[in-house]
Amino acid sequence: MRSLNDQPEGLGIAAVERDTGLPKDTLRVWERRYGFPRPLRDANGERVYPAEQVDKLRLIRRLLDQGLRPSRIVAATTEELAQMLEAAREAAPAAAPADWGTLLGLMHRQEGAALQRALQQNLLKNGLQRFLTDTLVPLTDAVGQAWLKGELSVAGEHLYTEQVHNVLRGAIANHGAHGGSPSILLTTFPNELHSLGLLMAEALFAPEGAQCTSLGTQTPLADIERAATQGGIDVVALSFSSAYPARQAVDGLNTLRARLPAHIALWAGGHAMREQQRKLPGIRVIADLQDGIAALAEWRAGHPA
Amino acid sequence: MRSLNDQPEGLGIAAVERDTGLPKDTLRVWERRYGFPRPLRDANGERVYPAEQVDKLRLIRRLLDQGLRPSRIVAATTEELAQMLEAAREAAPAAAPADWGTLLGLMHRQEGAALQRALQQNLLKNGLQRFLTDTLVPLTDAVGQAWLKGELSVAGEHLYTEQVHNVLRGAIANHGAHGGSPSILLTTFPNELHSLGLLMAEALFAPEGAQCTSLGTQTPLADIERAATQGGIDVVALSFSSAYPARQAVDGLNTLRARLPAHIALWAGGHAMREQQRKLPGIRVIADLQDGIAALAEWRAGHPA
DNA sequence: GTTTTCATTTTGTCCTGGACAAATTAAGTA
DNA sequence: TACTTAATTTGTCCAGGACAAAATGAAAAC
Repeated sequence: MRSLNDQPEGLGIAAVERDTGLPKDTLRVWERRYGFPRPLRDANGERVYPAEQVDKLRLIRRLLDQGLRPSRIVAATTEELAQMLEAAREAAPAAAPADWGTLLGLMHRQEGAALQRALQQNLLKNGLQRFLTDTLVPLTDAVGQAWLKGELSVAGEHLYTEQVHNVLRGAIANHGAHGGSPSILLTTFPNELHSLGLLMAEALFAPEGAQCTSLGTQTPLADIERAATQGGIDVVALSFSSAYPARQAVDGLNTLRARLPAHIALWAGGHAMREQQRKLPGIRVIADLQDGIAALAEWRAGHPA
Repeated sequence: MRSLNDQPEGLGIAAVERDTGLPKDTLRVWERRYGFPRPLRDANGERVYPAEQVDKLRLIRRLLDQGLRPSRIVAATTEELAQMLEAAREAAPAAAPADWGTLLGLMHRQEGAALQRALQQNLLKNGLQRFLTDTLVPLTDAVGQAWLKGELSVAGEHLYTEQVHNVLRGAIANHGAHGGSPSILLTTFPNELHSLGLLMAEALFAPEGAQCTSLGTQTPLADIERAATQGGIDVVALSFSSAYPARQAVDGLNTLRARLPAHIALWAGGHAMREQQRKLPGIRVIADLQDGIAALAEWRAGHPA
């Protein structure tokens, strides 16, 4: 077992998993295959990772999330990794909103309350719909890019997510209308941790008069099915972040489609769904927020009150 | 790799780890030593845990948390386990709120809006502090119990969590005061998915005049450290659900304590922390919400403005 | 009688090295 | 160009052994 006082030497494998998000098995198999990381060993033969190797692992993880492959980058030097990050920066220029610099500063200095006020002002000025499409979508994208480039810490990104949550939940609570039609059940599959997309969908549908019921993230398939059939639900809407494996999403959606009664519609939104429509018969793929409005209109056209 | 279509057959070992909080290695070694769980095997020889075994593992997990030892309970039948739980429950009776039956009905029928209204009314009637201690804590406990006993579906539990989120975030946003002291950074370690405890802590501290900055769940240790030292933070407060492995929590906390400057206090709250104080020198373990208030008072006594 | 010390289980985590299927890329074919 | 097929990459799982931290119980000292 790991020593409590592992500070001077380095971190145990469990601590590195906690720090980097890379599973223990993956860390061991990389060591075997690529020769990195190459941890020291303590008296008991257990792995001890020096801080610099953990830093490099964190860098690698960023590039992995970007779509690069381990064999290309695990063996690379730290300088080469930095170069790759630079290349990624030029390849995907983020269309940041006008006051991006100010907002980034707030995130960096952990000024959550001020950040929330800024978002709230923008919401009041533009209305919920335009706040979503014109501010939140590009802003979230820019935050992701900034994190990728190392310009924004994980803490800054978390702070941003948290404040967007606050603003959106407040807006949804205030929209007033209840009990409309259709009745939409919102959730995500297991292993999908990102709740922002879900919340944006709710913020999109609720003011349009739909009755939204959100179950949050990570509802097992069987429970989605049970909840939909028991609750008089018209539409089941699922959200997928770009990190979600497309294969799992397609597989799960088709299974769910087969198990749900035909009169319940199934919608799938998020980056991971962009080009999957033809693999998803009987399922409405929602490309972006505008398309969500369109899907709602379609449903209503097919179901006159 | 795990297929998403594992609902009818059972769950893979990774899914069971996520569901029960029992690490993969522990599941395997129990099977070797005690003969339980005894999962089926798929075509590839990989473990497939039937739902009933997972249910039993959850029961066992609860009893473990109460101090019983694996060798005594892993071999027991489900009935015996239920009996032990019943005995434990009588020893520590959870006082379910008066309108428990009504609320359970709302959860069961997926009536989110009505559930939220009921919670909101209770909040207005009792004030935030008493709403937390007298309603939310026993209610959340009762929800957990009902889920364990199979009286409440996963969807029902998710719905409850979602509505509590809405109510608490609203309450925190409305409390008014800003910029007080101390400045508290709230978050959880990676692998900790439960955000309710975190929100409750924020709802507890914010109205007392503390300046709360929440990063949501799952912040890597290194980023907690960076955020705390950069943001003029006085106190770092971490929340642990009962499902979080105590070992990981203790280890991570001690590591963090060693890395943080001495003038920043470190608080740890949640069920997982109940009896860990002596393993956590220099860290303030917060036993319950009242104790949180006490910790705040202590800090202020030691740091006169 | 209470606390302290020491030996004995119990228990969780880590180890090695092998295996395999899902995901990805490359090559071949219509 | 679009589709199928083969090769490679990659993450997760497996078995069974090992060992230290924690818990328990027994003995000794206060």
